[in-house]
Amino acid sequence: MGSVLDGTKKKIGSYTGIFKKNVLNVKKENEKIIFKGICDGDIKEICREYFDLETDYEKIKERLSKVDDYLKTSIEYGKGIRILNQDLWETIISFIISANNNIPRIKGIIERISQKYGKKIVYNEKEYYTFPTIEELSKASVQDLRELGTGFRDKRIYETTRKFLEKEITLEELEKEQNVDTLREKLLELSGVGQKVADCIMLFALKKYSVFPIDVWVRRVMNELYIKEEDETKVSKTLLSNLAKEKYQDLAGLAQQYLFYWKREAS
DNA sequence: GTCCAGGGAATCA
DNA sequence: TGATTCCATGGA
Repeated sequence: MGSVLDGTKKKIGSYTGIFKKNVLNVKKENEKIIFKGICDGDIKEICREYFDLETDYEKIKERLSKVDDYLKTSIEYGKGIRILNQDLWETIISFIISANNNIPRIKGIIERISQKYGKKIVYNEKEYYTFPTIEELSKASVQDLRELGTGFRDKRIYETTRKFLEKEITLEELEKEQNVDTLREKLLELSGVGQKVADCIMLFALKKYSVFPIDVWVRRVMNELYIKEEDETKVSKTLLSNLAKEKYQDLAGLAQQYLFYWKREAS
């Protein structure tokens, strides 16, 4: 979830993951990135879309570096960050699961859901499972979801899946909607989707780089850098949101990722 | 045993 | 609107 590194910071020799019906392997060899895998379509196009290869990150980094020295430092620290263009449906469910949860558990839940309701794909003698479609996931009852370890989020996943199944809302209409505020309103109708989750969905699956998801980490780093309040939990979302808009403008989401990664990985 | 994790929904002022 | 409280679960 979120972003991917170029492998210069950490020694990730090779990484294999699944995206929609594709199993992709990424490897760095002598300053070149090699993409391999089983694809449902043209691998070039699929990678171009998924890894956001059309976006000029050098230009973005140049602009954001001029904001202040904090951004400059965080960008140097996470210079290989790219915002993956993730599957909308999977992103919606994944971030509903993320509520008051930790990353290892979130991963485990998504893996179990995929194993039980997705389709198996074998690549290099290893098994991978696609994230279930709306129809596939609709086979799961609230109790089934609870048994996979989703906890109190079981009902939220169930209700949101139902809503898409009954076409009270569609993925297409969300993908089509360009206005960020209208889009947010529509997402907020979904059970388990609040401000933060809605913003994450827009940033990670709908390329809305202007939104600024406010989580505990970003609140922490923003307070530390710009506000310096004793108790960071008392800093209001509106204040943070306005500050981000003022400083980062249409690139607030990108800035959020650099700051988030910097604050979480460093120190 | 206690605390916490990339929050949301319900309830109450 | 804004502030509290509860919500499952598992690892530290």
